[in-house]
Amino acid sequence: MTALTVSVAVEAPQHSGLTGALHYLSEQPLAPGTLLRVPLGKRELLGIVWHDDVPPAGAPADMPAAAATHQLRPVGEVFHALPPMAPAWLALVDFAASYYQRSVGELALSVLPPELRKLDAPGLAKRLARLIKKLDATPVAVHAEPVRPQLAAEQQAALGVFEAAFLGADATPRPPPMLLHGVTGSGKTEVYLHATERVLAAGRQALVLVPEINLTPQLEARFAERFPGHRLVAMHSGLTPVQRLRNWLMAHLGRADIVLGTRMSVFAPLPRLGLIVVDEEHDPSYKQQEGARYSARDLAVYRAHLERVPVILGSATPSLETWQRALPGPQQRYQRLALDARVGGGALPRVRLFDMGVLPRVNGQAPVLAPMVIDSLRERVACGEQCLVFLNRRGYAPVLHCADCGWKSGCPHCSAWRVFHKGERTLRCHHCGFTERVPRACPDCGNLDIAPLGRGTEKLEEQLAELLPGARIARLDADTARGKGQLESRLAEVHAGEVDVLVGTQMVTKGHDFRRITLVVAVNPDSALFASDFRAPERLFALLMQAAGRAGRNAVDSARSEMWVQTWHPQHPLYAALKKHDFGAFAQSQLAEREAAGLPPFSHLALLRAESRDAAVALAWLQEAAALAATLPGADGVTLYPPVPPAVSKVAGIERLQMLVEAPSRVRLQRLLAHWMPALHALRARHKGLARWAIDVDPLAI
DNA sequence: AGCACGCCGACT
DNA sequence: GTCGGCGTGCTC
Repeated sequence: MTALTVSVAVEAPQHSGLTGALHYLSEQPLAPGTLLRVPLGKRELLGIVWHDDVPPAGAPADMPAAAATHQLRPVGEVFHALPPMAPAWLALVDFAASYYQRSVGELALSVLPPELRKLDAPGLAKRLARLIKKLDATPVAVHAEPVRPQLAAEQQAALGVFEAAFLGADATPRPPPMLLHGVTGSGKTEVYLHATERVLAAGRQALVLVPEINLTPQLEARFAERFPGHRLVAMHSGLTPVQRLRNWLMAHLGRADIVLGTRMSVFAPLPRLGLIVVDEEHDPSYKQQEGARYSARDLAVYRAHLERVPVILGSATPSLETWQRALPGPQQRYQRLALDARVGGGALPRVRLFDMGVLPRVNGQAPVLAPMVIDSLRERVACGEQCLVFLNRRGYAPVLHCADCGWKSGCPHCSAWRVFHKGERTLRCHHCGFTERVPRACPDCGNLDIAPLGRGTEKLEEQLAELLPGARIARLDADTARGKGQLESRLAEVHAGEVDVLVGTQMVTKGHDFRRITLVVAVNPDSALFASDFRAPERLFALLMQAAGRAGRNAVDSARSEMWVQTWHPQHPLYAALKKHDFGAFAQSQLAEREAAGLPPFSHLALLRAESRDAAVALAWLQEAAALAATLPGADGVTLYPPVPPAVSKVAGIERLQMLVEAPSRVRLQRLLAHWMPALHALRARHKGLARWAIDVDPLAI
């Protein structure tokens, strides 16, 4: 009997030159999606059967001629106990790999639970049998009927649209993606819960994506409480490898009804998928920032399309890409569902701008907080209400400075300042982690009078303690929430009313439902207004809206709740829109600017990055890459900009450069990239000093 | 990426 | 005379 030829996706890195699936021989037919082990060089790797219909005679068409002269090697052990990955899953991975320009093997294997790599076939079979036995022995408990709050009219309307899409999902060609646009507290989660209820009742599975691990526990609790008769599993990098494998298996076997997780869970295998929810769809965390740089939100939309299931994108401040697709008109592709009122009739806090320009300066420096703002804080604290002070910069001061010789606390390995952490008595680089004790005197001239420049949360906390004697002040940022459980305990303190004023970075603005906060202060958030990154205003608006949403969630207090924004640019249109809580107006002005500048969503971008110890090497490589692109089919209409260093051009001693590629459409961009990538692999061999290179399709920041 | 093979310095 | 440094080359 002649052996069959199958192609197998294995974890061969991008730069190995082994793109696409590899070919092996099998004595038995293997369905696509089957997991197995295959030999590669001296190693044996985990792989997934990709195609089983490879022509048996002669070499497969996509195989390099050199390899074809060799005899193909037989596959190793096959994981028969595990059902093959579904065709829709393979199609999703295929699409993601080609869209984000990575090999299928690298992408496919990177989204499987890592623990799977360590098991052999009998080991996995044993684990599966144990899991199934345990699940059969412990039926999901059905407790008392959960409380289902009455839906408000807007929520009811949104759910009606969802139901029409869901119930018609099998009949109509494809339900359009839905944008659920609602301010904080408008009850988006309740809509997700009701939609999930419908899906579960129909015997299907629901996939719920959240931006960060921090936000999974509280949403998990709400889902678990609402659906006591169903199994829910979490998927995020905070789980132990064994938990991750277990939850993945439960999803794959159809034993979990709800999967809730971070961006990686967009690849969760779900045989009965019926709904995808992407909460806070605008959040930058949905874009993977290393390896295969995929956008889980965009892939969620693609997956929903592929599997003909509804997808709900929820946000108070949608990404402009999503917003534009939901605008009424001939180009409209998403259905917009609006929740304009806060549940229980609560109002959004009154936003007040304070013009920092009117304050007298002391020694050339403006005060931290305006007297009016300090008075507001004092008043709230005196009434036993809580305040939130938001400053998006951690540490004590962003840089230390010698007034005599001009020395600044630069990082020797990065083109960035080392941040002064007063409590730790250290200077720490937030890019490479390089940390030293704070010098007593200026390292250059010996002057003892070195002073911090600027201000971070640590200093703000200190200054607030002086300004508000007796007030209980707590700080929440990446430094204070570092240890295990520290974030939780700090949040618990706030909830228990043991904190009067909470100071923090954007960490405090996300999701946490603080019931007793009635005043939010944003301390000088202006820098984002003039940042070179074209998405900075969008992010700032989202952050401030989110911060505003922390106040007055308790309807009783909401009438008195307010937000102060201290700014040097009170006349800026962003703040005008914020004052009115008018995302639509903000989006409209931003979209007009993007259109005029030819930026997304009116163009499509990719970023070619190169890293080298020597910037000249990276530059030469990018310049040759650009010259190469110009000769390729698909280059017409695509603009390549000159290579430039990113905001932080050197990290840990490695120089970085990037080149922007701009195309009028996705198709045009993809066409060029498809021709360009193989040429770039070849080009790399001729540039020895090049440390790394990578392409980022749909980059978040440029 | 791994894991080879391959050619030049300090050690039992 | 070996052990071992990491340069460069290959893996269906």
